[in-house]
Formats: sequence, structure tokens, C-alpha cells
Amino acid sequence: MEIRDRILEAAARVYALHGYRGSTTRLIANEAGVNEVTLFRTFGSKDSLLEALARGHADAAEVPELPAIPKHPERELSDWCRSVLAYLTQHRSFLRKSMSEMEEHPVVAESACTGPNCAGQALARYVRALTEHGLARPEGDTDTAISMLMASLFGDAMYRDMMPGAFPEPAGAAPARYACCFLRAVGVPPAPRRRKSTASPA
Amino acid sequence: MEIRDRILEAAARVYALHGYRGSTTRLIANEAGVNEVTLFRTFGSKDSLLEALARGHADAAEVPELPAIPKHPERELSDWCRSVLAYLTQHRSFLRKSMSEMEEHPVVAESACTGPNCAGQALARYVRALTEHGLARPEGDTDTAISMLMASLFGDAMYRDMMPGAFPEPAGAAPARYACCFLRAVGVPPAPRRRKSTASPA
DNA sequence: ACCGGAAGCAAGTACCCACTTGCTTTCTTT
DNA sequence: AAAGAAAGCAAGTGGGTACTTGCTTCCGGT
Repeated sequence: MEIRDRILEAAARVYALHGYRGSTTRLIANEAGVNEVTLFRTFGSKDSLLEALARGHADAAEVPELPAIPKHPERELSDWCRSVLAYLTQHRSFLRKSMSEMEEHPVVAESACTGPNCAGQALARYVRALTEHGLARPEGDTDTAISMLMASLFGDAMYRDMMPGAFPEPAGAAPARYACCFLRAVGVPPAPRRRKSTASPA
Repeated sequence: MEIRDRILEAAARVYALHGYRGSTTRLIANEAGVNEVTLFRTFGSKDSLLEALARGHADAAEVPELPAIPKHPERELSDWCRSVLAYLTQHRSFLRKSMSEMEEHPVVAESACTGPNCAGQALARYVRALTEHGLARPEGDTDTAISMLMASLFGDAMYRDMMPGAFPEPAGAAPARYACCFLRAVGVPPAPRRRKSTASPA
């Protein structure tokens, strides 16, 4: 593998664990199995190495898609929530670190935001499509519901491990439950269950 | 004021800005208007100073109360959300920092969690009281809704400043909107509006 | 007037960090 | 085989950081 990429990957690992100040050039070089001098020859300085890392993270952020023409809201949204949650969980240490250091290193924080931001926009588009196709009766406060769903996914990914009991159990079932709650809030009737009790007919 | 408290307050300010590694004893001492040596004479080491800071934060965390006998859910919950949001917003830098450093300093992260945890429990109690008093028809997924409301308050407090557009505007109206969405989700019928137009203009 | 404790001050120690320099090794290309 | 580029290695520089030491100053109680 290119030495440049090896250093970048090592930097990502070290940064996720120790943050900006804790990511010493020595640590990164060791983690990459590379001489410290090579790091400086390749990137010039610690600052520009981590800047490259941030830029790379923002560029590589591929957010899962939601269908342009909704068919089965509950299933589609559950799957999407699961993907987004997986993405956020995978990067949670990196995200935690970079968002907490935004006062000192705004560039890194901004690039960390692009992923979640894109996801939020995709969700907003999907809800618009839902109403346009007559699948939702937007009686509630759609914008707020979107914020709340995104915040839930974000919070789950970032803080489940340090706040046991604050999130739905088991973790695997959480995305579907978030999706259902959200759909209720934006006025999408729950899909008929194929089994016996079809919830409360009320 | 006691010199000990002056140092602790300075440490809180510096820590919220710079995190653990960035909180140099020199910086804290300057901020407190105290000689650096005095800091070591008082606390022994940087580690135990910041441990005392964390302990103090956990002890001083006073979470707003929710009435034991609910009367006007929408108003009570809106007010409560506003208080919690204010509390979280006030401490957001401290919370961001300590939660992002939990791998290296778990003690600080734990103490940062006590506030939000207590709030979540208070909310759960309140919802139980709501159903017991016949004010809510718990048709939805109450636990998930509680998680989502807490995550929304948390996310709003922590990330509104760095993710513009991801949270309800204006900021002042957000807590009430979170509360309304939540009440809808747990099956509390919206309170009758005294004025004509109830919904927000699209 | 005197004593003791709390705080300030200046200096020093040992270590860590970003970054540089000068040189050697290794590998590829011609 | 010769040449050049890329990487390693050892050492060093200047500055920061946690923490210590030895001393002076200030202030309240007896």
C-alpha cells in the first residue's frame, strides 16, 4: 500500500483514540510502521497531516441512499436507519473527538459534520416524497421529527456505550424502533402486520 | 473566595476549552490568578485536581423536577425540556470534552453522564405517572420515545452551534416542539389551542 | 512582639513534542 | 553496472509540561 495511505490510516486510528493533542507524530509513525521522519517528508507537518485526514474523511463519507419513490416506508426507513447507525457507530470515536475539538480545530469538526448533514438532507427529501405520494398525512411537526430522528441515531451511535440503559435494547432492534416512532410522528399509518394481532385498531 | 474553589472554577473553564491534555497546570493557575505551585500544594497533582473537578460536577448536577402528579402535560413537559436544554447547553463544552475523552479518562466521562441519566429517569417516571392518571394512552413505544426525546435535547445542546439547519428554528421554540412531538408519540392528545391557527406555517 | 501557616516567587529537573539535519540503505530504472 | 529516488536511522534543537525545592513575604492569633 502507498505509504501515504498507511500513514493516513494510522493517523485515523490514533486520532480516534487520543484526539488532536494526543496524536503525537511518534505515535502515528509507530502505528503506521514508518519512520517518523518519513511522516514529515510526506506531509510537511502534523497540522497538514491531520488536515489531510479530515479532508479525506469528508470526501469518503458515503451516506446510505433512500429511494426516490417510496414504496414501503417502514421497511425502507428501518433499513436506512440501520445503515446510518452503522456508519455513525463505526466512526463514533473519530466523530466524538473532532466535534469536541471544534473550538481549537474547526476544520476537522466541519468535515466530521458532512456525513450527518447529508443524512439529514436525504431524510428530509424522503419525507417530502412520502407526502407527495400520499403515504403520509403531515399532521405533526415534520421538521422537528426529522431533527429528533437524526439526534436519536447520532446519540445512539455516540453514547450508547457510556450510558447503558439510556437507549432501546437490544441494540439491533433500535433502528427499527426509531423508524417506527418517527413514522408515527409524521402521520404515516403503521404497516399492517401479517400476523394475528394487528396492533390496536382504536 | 476559598483558593481551592477558585482553582476548581478556573480548571472547569480551561478544561471546557482545551480538554484534559490542553489543561496545563500553568494555564489553570493563571486563569485562577494563583501561583502554579499553590495549585500543586492544594491538589497534589494535575490528575487529582481534575478528578476533584469531575466529582464536583457530578455532585452539583441538579436536574429540573417534573411534577409527581401531572396536570398539564404539554406545559409541564415544555418547561422541563427548556430547563434541561438550558442545563445541557450551559455545560456543553465540558460535556463534549469529557465524553470524548472517556477512553483515556473514564472517571470524568462517568461523572458527566450523571446529569443526563437523572433527567432520563425523571422523564420515565413522569410518563408512568401520565399513564397511571389516564392522561396518556400508551399505544406507541414509550421507551423508545423517551430515548429519542433525551437524545434530541442532548443533540440540540451539544451540536446546534456546529450544525446549523439540523435543529428546529428558532432555538427558543425548540423545547416546546420536542415536547409536543414526544407527547404525540406516547399518545397524549394535543391540548386545545385557544387561538385560531394551530399548526406552524409550512 | 512573635510565631506559624498560607501564599508567592525563581529556579531547576526530567521528560515529551514537533521538527531538522546529515548520512546510509534499499530498490527501481535505465 | 550506474544513477536517482525513496525510505531508514541517529542525533540534535528549541520549546513545553508536570512537578520539586528553597526561599521570601504576608497576615492573623496569642
